[in-house]
Order: sequence, then C-alpha cells, then structure tokens
Amino acid sequence: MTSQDRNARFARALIELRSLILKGEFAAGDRLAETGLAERLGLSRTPLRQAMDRLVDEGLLERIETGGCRVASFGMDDILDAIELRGVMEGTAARLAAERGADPDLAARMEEVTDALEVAVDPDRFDFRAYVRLNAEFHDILAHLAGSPIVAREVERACRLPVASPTAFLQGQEVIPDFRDSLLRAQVQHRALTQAIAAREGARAEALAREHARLARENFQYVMMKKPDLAARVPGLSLVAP
Amino acid sequence: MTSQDRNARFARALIELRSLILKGEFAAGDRLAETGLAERLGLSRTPLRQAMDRLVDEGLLERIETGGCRVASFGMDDILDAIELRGVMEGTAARLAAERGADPDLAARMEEVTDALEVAVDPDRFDFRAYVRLNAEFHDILAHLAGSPIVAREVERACRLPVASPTAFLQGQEVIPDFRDSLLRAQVQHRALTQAIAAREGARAEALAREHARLARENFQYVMMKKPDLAARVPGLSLVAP
DNA sequence: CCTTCCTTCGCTGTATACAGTATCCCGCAG
DNA sequence: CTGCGGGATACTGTATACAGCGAAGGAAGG
Repeated sequence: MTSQDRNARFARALIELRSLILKGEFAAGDRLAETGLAERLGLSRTPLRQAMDRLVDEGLLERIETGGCRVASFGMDDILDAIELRGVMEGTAARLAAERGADPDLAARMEEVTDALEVAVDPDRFDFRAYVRLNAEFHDILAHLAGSPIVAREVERACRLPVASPTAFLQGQEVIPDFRDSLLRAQVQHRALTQAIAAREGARAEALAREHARLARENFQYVMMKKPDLAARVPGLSLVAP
Repeated sequence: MTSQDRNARFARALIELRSLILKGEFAAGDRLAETGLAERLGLSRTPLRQAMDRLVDEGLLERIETGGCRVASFGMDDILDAIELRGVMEGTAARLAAERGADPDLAARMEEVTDALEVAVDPDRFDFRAYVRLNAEFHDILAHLAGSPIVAREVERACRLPVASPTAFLQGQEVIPDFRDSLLRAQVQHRALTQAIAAREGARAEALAREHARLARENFQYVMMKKPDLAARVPGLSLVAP
C-alpha cells in the first residue's frame, strides 16, 4: 500500500470530492454513485464513502432515504443562515477571549496580522493575495484566541458550512472593484475587534464579530442579485437556487 | 443480509458504542480496538468504523496520529464550554425565531408544552417523567422554531457535544432534592422565553436562552464538586477529570 | 538489574467480494 | 400517446481479505 500519510486516501477523497462539488461539477440534486466516483478519483469505495459521510455532515451532500447521496441544494436563506451562524460562533469566540483574557502569544500575533492587513488594503500598496492570506490567519487566530479547544473546533466547523467561510468571497474580489470598499470596511472591523478584545469589552467584541460576518452576507447578496455571472467563480454558489 | 432499515448496522453501532462510552465502560484515554469491539457488538468493522468516525466528530473519541481512536477525556472547562456553546446556539435559535417570527404551529405547541411543564413542576402534582419528556420537546421545538433547517441542525449538533444536552442532568435529579429548585427556575425561564419570542423580543429571547443553559452549568458544577459519587449516574461524567 | 534492539503479533487503513434492493427501461394495455 | 407492470441492471450497505506499520515483549549486552 502506498500510504505516505496514515489517511492519505481518505484525505484525498475528501479534498477532491469537496472541490468537485464546490466547483459546480455536479448539479444540485444530482445523485452521486459511489462506483463511478471511486473510479474517477482513482481509489476504492471505502475511503470515498468516508469522505461522503463527512460531506453529508458538512451539509454539501444529503443522504437519500432509499440509499446513497445527492448533492445538496440551497436557497439563499440557507446561505444567509450559515453566514449568520458563522458570525454567531466567531462572536462567541471573540466574547470569550475578551471575558477570559486572550492567549498572549495569539493576541500579539493578532495585532501583527491586523497591522499587516492595514498595509495590504492601503490603496497605494494594495496587495490582494496578502490580504487573503492574512484575513484567513486573522480568523484562524480568533477561533483559538479564547484558549478553548471546543470553541475553536466549533467555530471552524461553522466556517465549513456551505459558503460561510470568511474566505468564501475572496476568490472573485480581484475582479470586482465594488468589493474594494468592502475590504476597507472589513479592515476597520478587524482593528476594532482586536482592540475590543484587548480592552476586555466582551459585548462589543461579540457584536463586532457578528457585524463583520454581515459583510459576507452583503457580498453574497450582491453577487446573487447583481452579478449572477460571477456565481460560477465563487465556490459553491452554483448550488444556490434563487 | 438482515437489513430492516437501510443503515441498521451502522445505527446500532452508533447507539450502542455511544451508550457504552457515556456509561463509562471505558476509561478516558483508552484505545478502542476495532477488531474486539466489532466482535463484542456483533457486527463487522465497516459499520463500526463509520460509527467511530461519527463519535470522533461528536467529540467523544479522539483520533490517534499513529492510527486508531481513543476515548476522549475532558476537563471541567471543556464541559462548561460545551454548555456555553449550547446556550449560544439555542439563544440564536430563539433570537431568530423572535426576529423573523416563529412558525405558528410550533409556537402554539410550544405554549402547550410550557403550560404542561408548569403542571409537571407544581409541587402538588410533581411529575418528573413528564417533565423530562416535555423539557426535551421544548428544546426540540426551540431548535426548529425559526424555520431554518440549518439553524436547527446546528442547534441539535451543539446538544450532542459531550454532556451539553438539555437533558443530560435530568437522569439523576430524581434523587437529588436540591435539583427540585433548579426545575422551578428552569420553568420560569421556559415561560419567559416563550413570551419573549411571541413578543418578538429577540435580544431578550437570546439572553434568556443563554441564561437557561447556565442551569446546566450549575448542575454540572454541583455534581462535580459536591456529589462526585453521582457522577457515575450522569452519562459521560465519568470521562471528566477534575 | 536495567537498557536496548529485534522480532513477532496485532491492528489499522484500504481494497474487494457479496447479497439485497431500488431504479430504469422496455413492452404492453388502455 | 400515455400509464403501468416486470425484469435486468446497477448501486448500496455490509462483510471479509490483505498489506504495511506500530506496539509490545523477549533476548542479549552493559
């Protein structure tokens, strides 16, 4: 067996299948036949089934009562709810970090990241790739800031809900000038959130994190209503019905 | 193959294994060998592995880097965090139900259940079994009240975090007179929550649901500190290290 | 007596085999 | 032309086979 990692096959199945689904390779409601998929991905049904179970849990697939799985379909409401929940979870992480005191190392790194984000969104030195990377790190730190493994786990889980990730709408922003403004507003919130946590202002930190997630909501609605042609570029948006 | 249900083997494996773990059949940190367990449960490794994957996701098991699973161990902090998150999720369900308007049928049923709970905790007509059943239904309704499948899913998921379920501490209450008072306070909150949602008071509903979860926190701390001998009766508490 | 290395056993992850059932397609009747 | 069995097909859920790696235990040396 060619196993470099302990779970190499399963990990590959999960990543590749999730990628295929988000890429819109299948239509919403399509039934996924394990046999064909396994062959297509070049592995056996066992790790593939494992991956499908996981994707059912993430919400990208639905189990069929009669057997098998189909690709889930979402209404706009579902996506908005998922984003709302991500905001609630990040808000909780922020509040707990403020109330209990943040992990010092992480807090320091969070300040650095916030400063770096400031530079990245500066119109003179605008650096989109850096922004995407730093933004992802910011949200990752936030999840762990309260020092609670359980909270971190569940925040990260909320980010895996369909199209709810903090980075979900950063793929297409390069080409949407209107989103530049959204980045600036996001950065104001990053800064305020960092300060609120440092000042132990739990309620404010929670409210800021929730409001921060609303940006994703705005971006989502903007894409769906004004630029439906862009939906193909944002992973997963092809599964959203109007 | 004796398949009454489509997933009979897997479902049985999940229920029985979870029950064994919560019952304290294994010590925290024990490695679970699939071979032996499969034989013990009378099924093959395939559905058992599926169940173990699920329990890893629920947090009862931990994957070992080198392969296999072990029974997770929790600190008191972990349980408190899990309860906190359950409160946050139920609070969100309550807030959204208030803000968006609750499903009329469910709202009506919730009133009925609240009235019935009132009767069940009446000292003259105290009915513990009815309370347990109605309380479970109350929380189930709450999860679905906003009419959002995503929210309902995630609320229910938060209730599966270790010892975070609204019913987790209702097993032993029969024998702990001190908990009678806790039931009365819980019922005051049930009533207030129902009214807040009906009155579209989102912030109040959210705060009430969070505070309601704090009762579980109190019960947990009471059992751990004052009545450690009772820990054996509450499912899962044997895995909690002081 | 303790430590260290090697061997052996056992366990995991993956692939495959098997049995039962839903699904699909076709022919036929209305 | 449409709706409805009926059989073949294919797919799912479960069991088992297999290969490689880890863990434990014993032998040998310090």
